[in-house]
Amino acid sequence: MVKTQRVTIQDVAVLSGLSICTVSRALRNLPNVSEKAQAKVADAAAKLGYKASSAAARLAGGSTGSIAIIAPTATAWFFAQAVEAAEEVFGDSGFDTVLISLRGKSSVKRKIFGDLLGLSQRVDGVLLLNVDLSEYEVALLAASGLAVASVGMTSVPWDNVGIDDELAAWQATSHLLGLGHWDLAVLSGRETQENSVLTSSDRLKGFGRALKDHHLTVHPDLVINSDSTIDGGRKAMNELIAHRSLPTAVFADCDEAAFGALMAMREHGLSAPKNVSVIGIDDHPMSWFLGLSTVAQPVADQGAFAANLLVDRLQNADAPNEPSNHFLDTKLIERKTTRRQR
Amino acid sequence: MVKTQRVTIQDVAVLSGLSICTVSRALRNLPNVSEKAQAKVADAAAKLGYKASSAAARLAGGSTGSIAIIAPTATAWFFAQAVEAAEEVFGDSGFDTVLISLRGKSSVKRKIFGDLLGLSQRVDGVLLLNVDLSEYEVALLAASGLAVASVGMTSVPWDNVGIDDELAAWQATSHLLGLGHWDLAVLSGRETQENSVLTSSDRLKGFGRALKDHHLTVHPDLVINSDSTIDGGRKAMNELIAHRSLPTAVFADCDEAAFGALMAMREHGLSAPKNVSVIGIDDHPMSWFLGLSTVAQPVADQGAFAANLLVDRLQNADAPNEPSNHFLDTKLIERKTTRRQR
DNA sequence: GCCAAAATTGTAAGCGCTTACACTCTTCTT
DNA sequence: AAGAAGAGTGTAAGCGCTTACAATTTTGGC
Repeated sequence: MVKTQRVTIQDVAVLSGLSICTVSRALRNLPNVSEKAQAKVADAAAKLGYKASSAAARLAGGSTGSIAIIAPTATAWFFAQAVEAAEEVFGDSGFDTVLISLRGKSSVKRKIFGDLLGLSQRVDGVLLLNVDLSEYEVALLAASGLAVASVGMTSVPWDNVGIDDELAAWQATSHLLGLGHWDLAVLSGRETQENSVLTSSDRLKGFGRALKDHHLTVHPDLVINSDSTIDGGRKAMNELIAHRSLPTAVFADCDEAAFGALMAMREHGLSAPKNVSVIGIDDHPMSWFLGLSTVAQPVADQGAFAANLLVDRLQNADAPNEPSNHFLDTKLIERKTTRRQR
Repeated sequence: MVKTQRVTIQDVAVLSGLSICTVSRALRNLPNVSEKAQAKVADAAAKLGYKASSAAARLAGGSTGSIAIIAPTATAWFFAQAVEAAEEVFGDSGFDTVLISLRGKSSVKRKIFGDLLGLSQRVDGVLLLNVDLSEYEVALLAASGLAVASVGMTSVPWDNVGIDDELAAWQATSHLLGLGHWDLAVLSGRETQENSVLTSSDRLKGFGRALKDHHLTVHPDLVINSDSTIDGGRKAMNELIAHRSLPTAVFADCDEAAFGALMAMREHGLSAPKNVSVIGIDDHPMSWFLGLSTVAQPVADQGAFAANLLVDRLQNADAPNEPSNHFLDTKLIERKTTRRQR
């Protein structure tokens, strides 16, 4: 039974014996529709398998039924998890998910913000995953009329879900310090204009705070860009090994960077924790296997939570409560790549 | 400069001194538009920063400017890579990417095919990544009027890009056999109705063919479901260790399953290649690190290639050449988890 | 140069939906 | 029991675009 003709609101109106207008209202659960009419419409719509044309709805001023997810990349473990979790929530709520990966290119971000009006034509809301926004961009988005929610962003005028990145980094670093390490390097996600994963700066702060707690200071030479990727971590560690004095411990601000660091060490005949202690953040599925000490964070939960907040806003546009900010717990997991420094 | 009013085709028409109709045609590069008009329109559109409303275009019978990517999951390494590569191609060509992850749920697939008409309302084309389709579903899609392309699917009536899965599996298995192993198990992606990654069956075939080449046969007890995930591979290997006689070598049909297998072995105090040789398919970034022997395949290339084919179809709808099927090369990479069996 | 054919441009009718506004019934007031 | 207020419903005007089809201009052959 392949349907070939579109069922329009007109068909539903005829079948239910009501006007198009009433059908439209009934379908969207607007007030001023009698229960009888409501029932008739629901019945007719079901019989015909009616589904509103999002294009027409949008054009007439309704909603698009789509939500955009904007992420710095879709391939990194964290983002792939969060995207899928959010996509599930959106799909279950009847929204299409439009994926926009910045792919580390500021040009893509510029394009999006240059055409925010266009975007707002195509989606009802935006879920931002760790996107580093300028104040101007935040203002633009807030004024766009789009519903917005985010993961891992701070001081934004919309709902946000995340972990306490500074705390997580502090936990990881404190673990190292508690083990007697005082000569530390940090592999930090890139902070350039081109591609900054937002959490990096908070994690760097947490690192700094932990050092300060132990009356140590951050040595700029020992803050290396890792790009938050395996390859970046590897390069960063190689650099550390080749050009600088080796610290006794390394804090990578995500597990993938830590993996890269471990790779680089292996390439140079070094290993953790023998030569250098290594800790990450994430608790990636491979971390257990590699014995990587890390600070675990719930990832899918963050994506799903934020997605739900966004959907709620969209569905209850009438209840404009304050933007909320939720922190999920992180937990230090000691494994085998960190040990006491004599 | 925050624009607040939408620029419509009307504005462009006025500025260029032409009719809406001519502007529409010029903008879409249709024939029968003089060069002068073309230039005037392009100029006016650029000045105004005009961008067509996809909703209006769609409603009027034009295109939506979106393409759906349908994948069994968005989190597995292969899919995350392919999705991002395709998303880049789509984005650069001016298309939005609608992500649909089946999440291993046949219910999601059913929902999509139950409302294919709805989907075709919202997107111009569909990129399928290793989705296991019934003949009926293939026919439905082919008749939907949507442009379709795929990665890793065989005998479909649309453009496809993939590797020779049977060959890749044959390469991996032959490597094991060549090393003197004859007691082999295979960790195969799930084949259930619920969630089958399509390539698994071809890979299983390749496994079988390699055995046959050596006058061996596949023992059903040694074909274990791995779900093509780390965790699935781990469970599969655990099962193998606990309940069955240990083979001398294991072929996992993707690297992530192989990782899981290695984990399970470690949990039982076993290691590769000492107790069991292990080989995968993919060449995941972690494989080098773990010394995993594998058959490498280009992943982003497949996604980008198929995406380009789809975009070409969409942009040159007039040139309806035959569906093409492209195979990209795979290559055996010997590392440390496989060794000669005495 | 003249006229048909070809090339270019314009007119107008929708696409399927939302929404301001008008209209018809019910309910309450007093 | 008459009129005001409100609930429920319908009318019709778009939203911004595409696309027959009609109107106009250009081209080219003789």
